[in-house]
Amino acid sequence: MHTDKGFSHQFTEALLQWNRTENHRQMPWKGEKDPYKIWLSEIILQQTRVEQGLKYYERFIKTFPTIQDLAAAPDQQVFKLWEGLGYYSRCKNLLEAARFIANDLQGVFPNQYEDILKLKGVGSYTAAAIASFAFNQPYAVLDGNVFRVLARIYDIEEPIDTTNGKKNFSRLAGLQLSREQPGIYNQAIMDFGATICKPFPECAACFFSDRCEAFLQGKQLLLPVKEKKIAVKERWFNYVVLQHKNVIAIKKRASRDIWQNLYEFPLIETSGPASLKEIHLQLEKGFGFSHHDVIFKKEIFETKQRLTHQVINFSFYQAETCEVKDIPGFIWVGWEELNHYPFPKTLQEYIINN
DNA sequence: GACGCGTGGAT
DNA sequence: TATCCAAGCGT
Repeated sequence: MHTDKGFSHQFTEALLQWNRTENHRQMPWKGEKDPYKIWLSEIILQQTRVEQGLKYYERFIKTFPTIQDLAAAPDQQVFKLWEGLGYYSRCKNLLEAARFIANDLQGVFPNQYEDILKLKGVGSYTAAAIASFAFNQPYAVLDGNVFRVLARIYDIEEPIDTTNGKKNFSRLAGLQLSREQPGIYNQAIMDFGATICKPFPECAACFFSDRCEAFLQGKQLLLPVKEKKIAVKERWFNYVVLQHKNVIAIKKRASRDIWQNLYEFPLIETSGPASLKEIHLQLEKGFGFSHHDVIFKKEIFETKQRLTHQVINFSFYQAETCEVKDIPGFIWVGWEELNHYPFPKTLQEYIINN
């Protein structure tokens, strides 16, 4: 690997040159100086593609033009706006940080890296992004793009998903940073990673291919290296959509599990495909409905959703109950009101179609 | 420090 | 279809 200052300098200068002349990537938060808008965009974009986050960013800014507006909003309105974007703890932390700034910091966004880093939901990447974009401070971002670009131009085979690997890449990212234009450099290296040095890269269009160690050895597809692979577990969610006249029973998910703070129907989770008999049994044991109290519709809607670590097999049973029975933790809500509550993607789709 | 957290697009 | 990945973070 190159350890000389010259190589590092060459790439940084070439990147900034490319950024000035050929990088035409445009995004609403690019060049933005309002730390609130930068922060919001960065939280939305964590592990999320620009194309997916774009609509959410625009809706959030339109609904909450200032951090005070966001801080004053009820939880449910904000979660509803976040619905469908995934990683919902981001939304919870977003609200907590907004209220902290509005209430404890007089609405003034912190302007020092260490203080930005203390905000809930803000880690080293996001703090560096805000500090450099909003305040032009010399902190290098280290995201998936930067890992990939650095691993390739230097031909680094050390895994990026280990403690030591992260430490070393972080040090290198700091050395690579332009001290004169940290904000522009950070944006440029991410744009470069997202448009040229992609997982399947466009080396023919790259300004640095003649000096890229990975490309020179034909190794660009092998870098960066990851050590761990994700284990996917399979789960079976049987939802009993209990309806009495026009009202439906729902409750907020609260356990340490997926979709915390989103709503759902009465859930019977089983260790495999469940028989109707087992659903009836569990409905009585778990929710106190005997088979005399409910009438099941014949159709069972089945679908599957793939998450990063899980595959969820859904079965939706529609059932008419003879009364609005009090079930601990549940509320009964009219079909029309359901669209005020945030639901996981698959449940939201089910609601729309039924 | 390893693991869990969503959804959607690319290969 | 299966797998990986995407502007990471909290626990």
